[in-house]
Amino acid sequence: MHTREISLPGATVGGAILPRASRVTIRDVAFEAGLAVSTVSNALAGKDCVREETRRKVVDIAVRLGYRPSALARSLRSGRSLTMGVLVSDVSNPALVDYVRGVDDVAVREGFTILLGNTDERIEKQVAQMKTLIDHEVDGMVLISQHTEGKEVRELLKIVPYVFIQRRSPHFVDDYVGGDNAASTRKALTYLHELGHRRIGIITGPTASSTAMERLAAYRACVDDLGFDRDEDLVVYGDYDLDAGRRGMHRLWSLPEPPTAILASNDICALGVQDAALELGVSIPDQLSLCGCDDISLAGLRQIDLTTTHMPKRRIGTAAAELLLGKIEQGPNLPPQEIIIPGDLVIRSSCAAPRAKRRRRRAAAAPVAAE
Amino acid sequence: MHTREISLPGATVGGAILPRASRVTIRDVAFEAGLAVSTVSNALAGKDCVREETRRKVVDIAVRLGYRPSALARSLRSGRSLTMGVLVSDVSNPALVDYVRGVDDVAVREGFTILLGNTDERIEKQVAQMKTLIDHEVDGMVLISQHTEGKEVRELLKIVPYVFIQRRSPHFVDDYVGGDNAASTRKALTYLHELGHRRIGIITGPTASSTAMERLAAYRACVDDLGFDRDEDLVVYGDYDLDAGRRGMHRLWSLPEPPTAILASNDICALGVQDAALELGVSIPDQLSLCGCDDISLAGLRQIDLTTTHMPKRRIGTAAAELLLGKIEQGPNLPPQEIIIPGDLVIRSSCAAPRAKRRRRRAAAAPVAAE
DNA sequence: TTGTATGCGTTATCAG
DNA sequence: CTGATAACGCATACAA
Repeated sequence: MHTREISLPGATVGGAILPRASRVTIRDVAFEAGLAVSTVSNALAGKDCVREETRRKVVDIAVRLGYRPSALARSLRSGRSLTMGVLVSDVSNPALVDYVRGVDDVAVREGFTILLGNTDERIEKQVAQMKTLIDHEVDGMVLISQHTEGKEVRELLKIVPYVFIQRRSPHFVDDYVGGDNAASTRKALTYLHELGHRRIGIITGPTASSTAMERLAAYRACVDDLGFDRDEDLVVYGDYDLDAGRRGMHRLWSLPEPPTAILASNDICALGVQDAALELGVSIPDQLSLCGCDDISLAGLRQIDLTTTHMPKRRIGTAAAELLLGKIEQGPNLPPQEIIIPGDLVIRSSCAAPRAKRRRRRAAAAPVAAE
Repeated sequence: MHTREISLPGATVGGAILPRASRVTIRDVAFEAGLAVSTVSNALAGKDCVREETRRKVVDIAVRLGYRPSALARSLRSGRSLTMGVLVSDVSNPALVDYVRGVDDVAVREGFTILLGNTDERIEKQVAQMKTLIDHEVDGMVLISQHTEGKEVRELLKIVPYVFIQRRSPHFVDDYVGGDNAASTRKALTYLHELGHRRIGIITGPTASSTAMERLAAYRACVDDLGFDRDEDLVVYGDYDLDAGRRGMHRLWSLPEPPTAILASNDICALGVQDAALELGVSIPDQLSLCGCDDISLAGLRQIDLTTTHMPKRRIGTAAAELLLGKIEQGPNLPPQEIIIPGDLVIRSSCAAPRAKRRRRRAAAAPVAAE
């Protein structure tokens, strides 16, 4: 049990394989086969310049010795590491993990390995991680909700192919995959409009998030198009977490004239709103309608039952990884590509027609019956 | 914009730095400094065999050229990759991500990079991923809720240091970090006992999970010690997901004599129980008490408010990573170590005294007031 | 204090 | 078809 032979380096005894102190290399295989290293390499690579018989013998010995080629040496030699970096602000954030999963799906499918890094939304950490990834010679990187600006970041991006997810630069056009923030926001707001809402609050994600800002812009456009109350107090600049939801709810509900519906930055934020609503004794959807974004698996639970926009994050992740692989394959000459994945409104029970029109300025359109 | 010089290999013009087609190597630095490669290497490594003046010049040129040592080459040469593998059944599983985060915490602190892999609870995938990690010469690996048995798995474990999290082998003693499953289960059951419950159902995690089985064993012990109903129908073999909770609840509630309380495999499972309870019109905690395990951040929300056992997963992750680093440092001669991290019962509102003693066999102890 | 030579494990080139 | 050799980028032992 727990034996680890401290055998003489390179020693092989009879038929038994005593693993060397370190690993079995191609040289060991060559020696055992009585062939040259290069022949073994060619045989294992399936080159047709080696006789079938020899190849079989080599393969045989290789598996018998438990030979595994060193990815390090191979990468060093070939210039490709079959490795991709994935940067995420926090792996433990449930709103982000599905992207990682999607990326991983195609990574394993294509024989790539993932180097993972957390950046905690801090640009210095991101820069440090990017450097680390580059040091490890990743063939490319997927940047999930990362900073897109900053001199150092842009400089590092020149070194290696990359794809952004969920956050894109206002100044640079990069390879990017994301949800259709404008369209899905409009869908949600149209739905609320049909229910009869005219005064809608929004809790945004961080201002650094292009996705959040695109949703906000869509909200503002809808204020015009659909005739919602225009009131800057209805816009709360928040985040993607529970606390943003809680604070946003408190803030919006303390308004002289509170909204009848709230659009949360994402589902987690919406859960925070629900929580605060319970705290304040506000009934959802009777007194307040609530709409999230993401459609995390928990949103469908009866105790939550959140109307939300379904964002196929895993698919966004796979699309990004595939885009990246194309980039790696084709070289940097391809023009940057932006892929927008549509999302659908999932209607559950957190939205209803506004109950009583308390001191409203203008009359609402005919409200649809709730639920 | 988007320029990538296709300059002549190695060409440098004046003071400006035209990056070569590939990367800046130590040779470029040496050339620029008019020194030997080894001197540059020593200077950058901070060896005291190089004059301070020379060192400064070297460093200066290195940063000016944007030189970054190749981790690949360095690893190949030094035999240490400053890399650790992390295997997890599914990164997108909220019950698991905190471990990853904890591991990452110490990884970055110690200058390590994480290679991540999903195994989907399937042993072939795990074996494949372990091989990949070994190919990449990780210095060690953290196996989160992975298979501990199997000839191939055990064979691969001999090659590289490793630490298991949340699942350990019944046959082998490995390095392991996990929660105190027995103690925390007993705490929860004692609490339910004090509330007056005598008939308690349990939905277990997968039988392959040692953590799940340890909790089940503790449950069985408590049945004896605390005098709960002994009834195998009260044990539902399930999983760690929503659906296990839903199915478990349906199963338990359809019993001729349903339990008055349920112990779920984890919080996610408990959410599934809540969901099914709402579906069945069963009120928690009035008709049924519910206890989870993990204390995920969502458990504290008012709309969920789940009594559960707090498991400090992130800390378990850091402990595991630290254990692994020690293993890497000290070599394989240290005896395997098992670290058990205590967890505390977090009392919220999902448990209460059983309401009415419907056709019970024996009288319960004096019930404590609910909430 | 600095330079030269060698090897880590591969693969590619070219000669046999 | 097979084999010797050089390189990938770095670090070390040793020579100068």
